Amino acid sequence: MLETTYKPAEIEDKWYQAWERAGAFACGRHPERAPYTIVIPPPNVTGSLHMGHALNNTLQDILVRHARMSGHDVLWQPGTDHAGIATQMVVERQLDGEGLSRHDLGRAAFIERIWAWKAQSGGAIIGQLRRLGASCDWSRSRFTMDDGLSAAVRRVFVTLYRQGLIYRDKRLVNWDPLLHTAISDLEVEQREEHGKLWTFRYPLEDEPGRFVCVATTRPETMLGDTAVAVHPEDQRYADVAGKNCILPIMGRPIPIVADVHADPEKGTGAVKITPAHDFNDFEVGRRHGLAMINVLDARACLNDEAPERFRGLDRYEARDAVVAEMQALGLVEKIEEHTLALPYGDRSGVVVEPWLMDQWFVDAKALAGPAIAAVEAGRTRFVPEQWTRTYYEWMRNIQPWCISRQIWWGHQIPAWYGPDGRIFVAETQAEAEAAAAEAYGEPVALGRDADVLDTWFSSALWPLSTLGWPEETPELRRYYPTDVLVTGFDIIFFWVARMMMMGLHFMGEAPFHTVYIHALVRDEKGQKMSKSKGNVIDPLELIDRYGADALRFTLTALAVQGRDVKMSEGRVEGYRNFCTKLWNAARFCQMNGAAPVPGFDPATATEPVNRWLVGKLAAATAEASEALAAYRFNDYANGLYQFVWATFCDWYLEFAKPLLLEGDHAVQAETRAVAGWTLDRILILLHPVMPFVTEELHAAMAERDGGLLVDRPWPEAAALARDAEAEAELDWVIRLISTVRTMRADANVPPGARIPLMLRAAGDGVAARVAGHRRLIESLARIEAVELIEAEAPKGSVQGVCDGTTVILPLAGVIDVAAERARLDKELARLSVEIARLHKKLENPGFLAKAPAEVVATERDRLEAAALAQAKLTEAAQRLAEL
RNA sequence: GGGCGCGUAGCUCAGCGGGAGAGCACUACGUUGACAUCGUAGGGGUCGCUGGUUCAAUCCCAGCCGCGCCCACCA
Repeated sequence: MLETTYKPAEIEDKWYQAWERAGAFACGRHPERAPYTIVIPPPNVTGSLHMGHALNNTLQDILVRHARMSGHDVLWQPGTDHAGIATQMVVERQLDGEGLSRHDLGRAAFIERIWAWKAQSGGAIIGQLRRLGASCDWSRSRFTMDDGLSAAVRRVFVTLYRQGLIYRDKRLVNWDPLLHTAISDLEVEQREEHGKLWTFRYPLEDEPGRFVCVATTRPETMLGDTAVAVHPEDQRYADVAGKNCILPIMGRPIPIVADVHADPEKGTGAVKITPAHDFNDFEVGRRHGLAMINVLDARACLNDEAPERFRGLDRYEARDAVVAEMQALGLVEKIEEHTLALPYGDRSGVVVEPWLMDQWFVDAKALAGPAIAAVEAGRTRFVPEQWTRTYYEWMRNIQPWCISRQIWWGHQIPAWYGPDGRIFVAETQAEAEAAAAEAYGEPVALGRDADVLDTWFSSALWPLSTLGWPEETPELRRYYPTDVLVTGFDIIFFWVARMMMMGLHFMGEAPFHTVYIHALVRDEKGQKMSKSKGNVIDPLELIDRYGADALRFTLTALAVQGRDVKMSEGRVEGYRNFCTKLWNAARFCQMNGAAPVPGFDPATATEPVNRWLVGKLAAATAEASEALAAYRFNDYANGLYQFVWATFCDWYLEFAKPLLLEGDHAVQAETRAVAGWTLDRILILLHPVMPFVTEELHAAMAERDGGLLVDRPWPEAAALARDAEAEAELDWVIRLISTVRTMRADANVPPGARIPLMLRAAGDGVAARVAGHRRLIESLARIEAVELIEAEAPKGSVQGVCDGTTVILPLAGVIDVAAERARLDKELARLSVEIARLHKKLENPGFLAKAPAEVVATERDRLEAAALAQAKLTEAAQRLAEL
């Protein structure tokens, strides 16, 4: 027998182990079935489960569990990401605690240390995903730095290099002066800040008394200025364009060039040009063949290009020093307050520097073409659809992707340099050496490129590399392309776009047909969760407190397309209560011997209550299936919530009580069978979102041959016959009972008191319904006896209306006349507003002429019903006045 | 500057051309043989504002106000 209260902690681990023992998550168990594949967004190996993971993996788990039940051979491919910079930082912090730096260890020992760290404490998140219930095929788990996946990375690099789609170039890159590495545009985030705008005077070479004024937010970069630009049509500067001015402090002449980049509306109209430290200036520099003078070192301190007195100052000290010197020279025109956005490294949190250097780039523009076309042609579809536009916007304006990083942890670039700097790109050192020997005519010593690749470079290959590419594995043939990618919008550019590019380029097919983009999980006030704000809700704590099922259900019920998920503990508690409700419904079934009967066909049920329930279940099943097919996770969860709590528990089980207690044997047996069968269906339908509690109840419901719920087939709603008459009948019984309950409550009848009920002016249909469901009405509305009457209601009755039938509670003597008067007045007022509205509508010729006939008919019926109710209640009010 | 989204009950949010909904919170009553992590009933909303389209607008269109996010730029 089940316990009174559901205790998630006692069942979850047990069932997860049972599933794994049964191999329930393994792909390939049913080779005859159609494949269904999802690749997990690989969590960082350093990570621990946060709310975003919980949401992301709950949704994936719902899809794959549903797909398995729906008869697919499912592969949910798991794994972890080596997360270059993040992981390196974790281990460097450890070393720091020992008073060491990675340079003290040297590269090889440092990398060995990271592997040791990974073996010991990396991948804790995998265990946490299990606690959440994620049904990945763990036997296929991969890591982005596994041998096979690393080989895939080298193959892609070499291939793209030979195709001219990867190249080495000297360009301005975003340099992180704290981490000492280049980062891509996407890893830079803009933050608004208050700063100053300085306007400097640069004297003309020919006329030292005359100046060109330039404004800047970064005075220290002036030491690297190699020109001043003015707009070619700017009359103010027409006579100086082409001349030189003298760069103060440095004392060198620099040209005043005419370039459309100079905006006459901004600043002074003349702009200083620092090609080595500004992206726009770099372009101007290229157009005019200007010198590019790098004045900063890797720490963003002034280097030897600066005059001796400035050397070694960091950029902010240098700024003060330059301004001070300019002021001393009398060359500061003005200083203004200014708001500007500064580029910060998303990992280091320091301002990044545009820095001129040699790096490796991917020609993203070339790869983007097919990736755009695949979406345009509908071969890959975004859900919700609005993300398509975001994807296009970025893809159509894509910039070269800087893929080299000056860190140690990651895939080292497979490029070697000869003594004269010639590049040999190859998958192995031996191949590179062979190529070099041929090129030089003799064996030479090669030095390998020290850089590693951007972590997203290997992530981009994830749907291919986890399936064995570049080998022609059976898994690759069977499971590629995958079906759905489930991810957050924050990595559309980082990851989704790049997987599209790589998948199309190397497989000729997009890696997924659907990309489901879910929202961010925020706190209950809508704030982004962050450690610094202290508003982080830990999903593991919620699992401890309320169970994984409750957390999963909460996230699912809140996962509305296109809207952020606002998480609050109260919601989780509420859905834990839902688990308890389900638990107790199962307990009730168990106590009454209501278990699924093998071979039972609900179509054979004859009792209308049972036929009514089967119809409602058919509707709920269809809704659940449709919602999942359309990725409307919230509708899936909320629809079942309503069905279980309202339809099954509040009404059906209450109906079942009198049937089970007093019905004849056939009705009792049928009701037990239908209740058991419906509960069984409910467990199946809820299993994808609440796998643990449903599996536990499934096992408790009957002696089973060890069969697990996880393997049960998903039901077809269409297979269930619906009985319109039974549904109409019971829906009416429910309305009648509700009407009586409301009247009782308004009349302050004690909840336990059994009172008589009279129904007046009921047609034959009502008489038949009462005859058929007398016990249900008496039981649920606490009625002593139902009587059909023709005569007027007894004096002192409480009266109401249900579907045109007068509902009478004869309470002579105990009735509170004033309260009843108030109740009737209120109801009459509501009816008269309704009637007026309907009259107005039905008197409108335009409505009668143009509205669909069925809408007109509905409105007429409504008016008729309201008018009838008004008449009956008016009469009731008159009878009351006679008292 | 470009793009996306959001303003519906006290709170969090569904709905999106024809009767304003849910959960939580709130009020009253209740130990009815599954469940007080519960039951029954109830109160609470000019669906941001202004126009337009329509027989009909919370829903479609336009404008405005407020809020959020993304991209680009910022001398």
